[in-house]
Amino acid sequence: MTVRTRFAPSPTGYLHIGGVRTALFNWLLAKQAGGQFILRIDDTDSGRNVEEALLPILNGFKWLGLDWDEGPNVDGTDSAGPHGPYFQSQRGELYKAAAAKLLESGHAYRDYAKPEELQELRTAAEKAGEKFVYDRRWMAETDEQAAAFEAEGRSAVVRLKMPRKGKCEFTDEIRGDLEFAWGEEADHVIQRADGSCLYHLANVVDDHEMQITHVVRAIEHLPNTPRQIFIALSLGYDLPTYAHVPFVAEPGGTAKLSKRKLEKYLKNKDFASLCNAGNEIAAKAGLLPDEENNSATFNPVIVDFYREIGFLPDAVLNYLLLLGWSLDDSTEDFDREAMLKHFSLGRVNKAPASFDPQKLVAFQARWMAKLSDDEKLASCLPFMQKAGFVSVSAREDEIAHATRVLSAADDRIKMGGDALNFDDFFTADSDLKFDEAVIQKRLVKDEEAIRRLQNFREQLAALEEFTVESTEQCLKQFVESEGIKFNAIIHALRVSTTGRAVGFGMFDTLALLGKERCLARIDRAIELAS
RNA sequence: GCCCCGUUCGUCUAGCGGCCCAGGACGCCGGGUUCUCGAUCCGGAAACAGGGGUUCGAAUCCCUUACGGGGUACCA
Repeated sequence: MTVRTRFAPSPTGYLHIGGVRTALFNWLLAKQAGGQFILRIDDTDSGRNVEEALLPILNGFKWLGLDWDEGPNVDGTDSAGPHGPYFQSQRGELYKAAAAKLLESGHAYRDYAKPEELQELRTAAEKAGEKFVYDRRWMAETDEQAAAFEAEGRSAVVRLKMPRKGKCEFTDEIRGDLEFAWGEEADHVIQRADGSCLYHLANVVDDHEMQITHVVRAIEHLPNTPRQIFIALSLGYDLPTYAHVPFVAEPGGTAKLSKRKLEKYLKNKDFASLCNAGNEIAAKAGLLPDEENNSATFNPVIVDFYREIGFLPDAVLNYLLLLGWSLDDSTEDFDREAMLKHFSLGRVNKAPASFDPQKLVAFQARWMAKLSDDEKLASCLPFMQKAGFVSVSAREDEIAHATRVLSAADDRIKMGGDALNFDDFFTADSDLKFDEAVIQKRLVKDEEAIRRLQNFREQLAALEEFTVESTEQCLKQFVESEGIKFNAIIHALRVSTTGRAVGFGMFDTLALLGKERCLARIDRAIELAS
C-alpha cells in the first residue's frame, strides 16, 4: 500500500513554523516511502478571500521545497487531482451522504434539543457535581418521533450515538498503545440543522476518500481521535495509522507557540534579537513596512520572515526536523536526502520542544558556510539589488565586484540579508559616511595619525599593483621605516577607507576598493579630521 | 471539575535496568590566536521535577504529588 499523508491548513494568510514542522514530518513520511503528500484546504468556515489567504501558505511550501502531489494549484486554484476537490468547502455533499449513512445505520440520530435546553442540563449536572451525560431525551429514532418534535417547532441536528460502555483502543506511532473510555465521549454533533457538516465528520470522510494512510497531526487532536475512530468504523472504513506530534513551545517557555503572543516573546532576548536582525535587513532593503501588514507576518513565528531575510530553506528544515526528532546522540546535519533516509515517527519525541531562535540561526550559519561562491551570491543578490548595491540588470562588473565583496565577507554573512551590512563597498566615495566617534578617536585625538596616514597615502599612491599582497607589503615597509607598530596606523586606515571601526581584513578591504577609491576616501577622511 | 498527554544541562536532545558520579549540539563563561569584527583553537560551568516503591542494581519499570499542555462546542 502506498503511503499517503496530508496536511490540512486553513487559509489564514500565513504559515506558522509549528505547522511547517508537522507538514515536514508528513512530507518525509510519504516521500521516503515513495508515496504522496496531499494538501487539503480546510476552508469550511472562511468563505471569502480564500485564495488570497491561501497564497502565502502555498508560497511558503514552495519556498521550502515541500512539494505536494495533490491539492490546490500553486496559484491557489483547485487542481483536478484524482481525489479532488481539495477544498473542504466544496465537499459538502460527501459529508452529507456520510451523515445520512450514519443515520441509516443507527450510529447517529436526529436530535431536537435546543442549545439552551442542553446548556441547562449541563449546568444542572455541573452544580450537582456530576458528569454531564445527555440522556437523549430529544432524540428521534423514528419518523413519528421526529414529526412530533417538528410539530413543536423544533429542528434537528445529527448527533453521533456514541457507545457508553467499553473502551476505544488504538496505537499512536509516537505515543504507543492508548485507550480511552467510550463513556467519556459526548454525542457530538456532526451535522447542523441547516445541513452543513462539522469538522470531525468532514475530516474522517476526507481522509478516507483521499486514501490517507497515515494521519500525522498536532497533539491537540489526540483527544479527538476516539470519536473519529467511531465515525470511521461506523462508516466501514479502515483506520489510518495515527501519530500525534507534540506542539512547538514558546522560546524559553512551555506554552504552545502562537503568533498572537508576539509581545510576550519579544521579552525573550534571543527572540527579540532575531526580530531586530530581521527588521534591520528589511529596513535596509527597503522592504519594510507598512506597520500593520507587517507585524502580522513579518516575525519569526511565520515562515515568510525567513524567506524575506535570506534564510536557506534547507537550514529552516534542518532545524525544524531536529525540533522534536533526532536520529542519535550526535548527528545534526541533515539535507533532504539524509532526512528522507533516516526519518521515522518512532523517534519523534513525546514532549513539546521549545523554539530556540539562536539555534535556528546557528543552523542557518552552517548551511550558509557550505555554499559555493555562486550559491552565496544567489542568496545575497536579491538583497543587494533591493538596496541598490547592484542594479536590477546586474551588470557583469557589478556582479564581479559583489562576488569579491561576498568572498571577503566570508562567514560574516550568516543570512542573505547580511550582505546589506557591507554597503561601504558600494557607496560612492563622496557619499561614504564616516563614523564620527571613530574618526575622533583614531584621527583627531591621535596627534600623529593624520601625518602618518598622509605619508602612507603617498606610498599607496605609488604602488603599481594594488593587491592584497602588495598593499600588505607596502604597509609593512612603511611601518618599519616609521618605526611604529601595525596598530599605530591600521585603525586610522580602516576608518578612513570604510568609515567604520570594524570590517574585513585590512588588505582585503584595500584591494577590494582599489587604489583610486582608497586614495579618495583617505583624502576625505583627512580633510574631515583636520 | 472530569478525561487524556507530557516532564534529562538555559534550549534542542542521547539514553529504552548495569557501558551514565549521564554523551552531543546551540548558547554561556574563561583563555589562546589575530589589524578590528567575524571565524578559529583550547578549557569550564551546567540536567535525570519531588516523594515512595520494584530490583543485587533505576534517568530507564510501577505508584503518587507538583508543574506544563490539550480535550470536554451546533470551532478547527
